[in-house]
Amino acid sequence: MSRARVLSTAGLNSIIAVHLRHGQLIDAVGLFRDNPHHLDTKSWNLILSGYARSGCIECAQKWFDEMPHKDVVSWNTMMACFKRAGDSLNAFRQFLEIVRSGLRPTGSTLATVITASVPGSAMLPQLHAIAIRMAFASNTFVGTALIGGYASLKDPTSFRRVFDEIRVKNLVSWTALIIGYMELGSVVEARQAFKTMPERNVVAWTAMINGYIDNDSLDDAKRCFDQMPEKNVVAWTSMIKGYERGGQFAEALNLFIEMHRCCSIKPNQFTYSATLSVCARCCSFVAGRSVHALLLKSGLPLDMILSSSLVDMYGRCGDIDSAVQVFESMKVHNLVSWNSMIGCYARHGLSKRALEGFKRMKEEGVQPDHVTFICILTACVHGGLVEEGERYFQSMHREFEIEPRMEHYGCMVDLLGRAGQLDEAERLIKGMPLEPDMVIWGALIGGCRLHSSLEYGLSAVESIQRLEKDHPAIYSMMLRVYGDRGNWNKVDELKEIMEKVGVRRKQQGTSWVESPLIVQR
DNA sequence: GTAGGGTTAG
Repeated sequence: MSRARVLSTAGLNSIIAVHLRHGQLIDAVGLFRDNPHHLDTKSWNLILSGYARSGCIECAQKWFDEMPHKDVVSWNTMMACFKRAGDSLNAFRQFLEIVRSGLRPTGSTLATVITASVPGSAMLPQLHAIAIRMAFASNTFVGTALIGGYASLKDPTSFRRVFDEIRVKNLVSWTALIIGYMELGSVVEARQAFKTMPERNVVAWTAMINGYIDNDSLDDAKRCFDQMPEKNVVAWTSMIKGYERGGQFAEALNLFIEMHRCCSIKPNQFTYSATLSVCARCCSFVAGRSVHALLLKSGLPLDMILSSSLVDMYGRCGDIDSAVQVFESMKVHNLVSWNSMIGCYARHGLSKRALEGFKRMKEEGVQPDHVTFICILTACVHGGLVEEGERYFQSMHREFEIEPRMEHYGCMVDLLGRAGQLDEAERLIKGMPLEPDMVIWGALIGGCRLHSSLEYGLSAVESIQRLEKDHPAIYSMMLRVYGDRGNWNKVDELKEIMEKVGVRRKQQGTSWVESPLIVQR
């Protein structure tokens, strides 16, 4: 109906914009196609921004290429599209094209290219120089982008100067300053900025909460959270994540319940995945299942991340069947959901199923990453699959171009050590391109202990002592090795040393049974 | 176009 009516270009554009605001990209494109004679560059740009926001770079690129006339906004939008996709190289190329084509960059051109450049990039001072030359240094957007850039370069002096030079500072600039200070651990300066800023919104408050959390000041974060004049779902989710990070799982779950009770703010996908992760971390099946039930009742669509969180939660809580059920109900699997599923099998010693999973994953065209291989190698360790483990380990580099990290070597040493192939294990360690850490030597000592091998154990102990003196684990391990050999002189000698340096015989452990995991109230 | 929140290993 309204589509058939002849519209002015301005009218058409505003209707397209309304469609886009409501996420109705198809309708917007339809309107565009139906009115070929009433379009201008702005109409083209609107649709381009629609494609860019939809996250489909290919669609945006195709549209961009078809445009009969591109202005600087078109280029900016395309550049922002690359930035969103994390493709900083193409974003930067886009910027160069703008400069080369003789178009005059705008403030947003510079702001976008600055935020698109890789954090900590050496390009920043040059981009800053361009901004100054083009008289954009006092531009609000450019200045705010520069603050984040200098924060990633760990240069507080520069971002403070950039901030001071912004002519019209808004909430966003102040918040960027706070985040910059917090990222560098300058909590005092961040707090000062927060106090000084002329007005504060939820975002600024949340930036403070997240900053405190990142700087391990959970109490300050909670105080901030309680003081907030109005909380939104982001603030709640941040605080839940904060408690999770601090290992305060019961507090995290209680906060989720409290949020649920306070009916004005509904948890969203972010909140649910964060809370499920809390349940997974503390292996609380009861809580996890309840959160799953609430999630289903909420009517939120199960997206990739939520499903993966569920798989992981059930997997860690020991309900393998439910993990499989969620996993198999997913229409598509991605890297993380596969890792969660394979990790679940590996943790429960279902090595064969883990390896079958790996095969299926490849058949589905999902490329494994280093996490996948940690799961796979762990599965081999639990199943005592030495040869398979070695084969997968070799394939990492050969087939998948993934360089083994410390954790992978740790798995391999563990695998070989348990199998009694201590010479192999030691050879692997000696040939590592990385400096072996405590975990690696600990894994070797574990194998030595299992097979009562003194010679490899001793060389491991020497190496550990070079790394870190008086680690309690070495002493207790070596005590056992010497004890097994009946070398009581050495046992006494070691005990004496332990006494002298004041090493506790065992590191303090914590009990799951006694921890307050059950959600109160 | 500039600021805040989600999943996987150890």
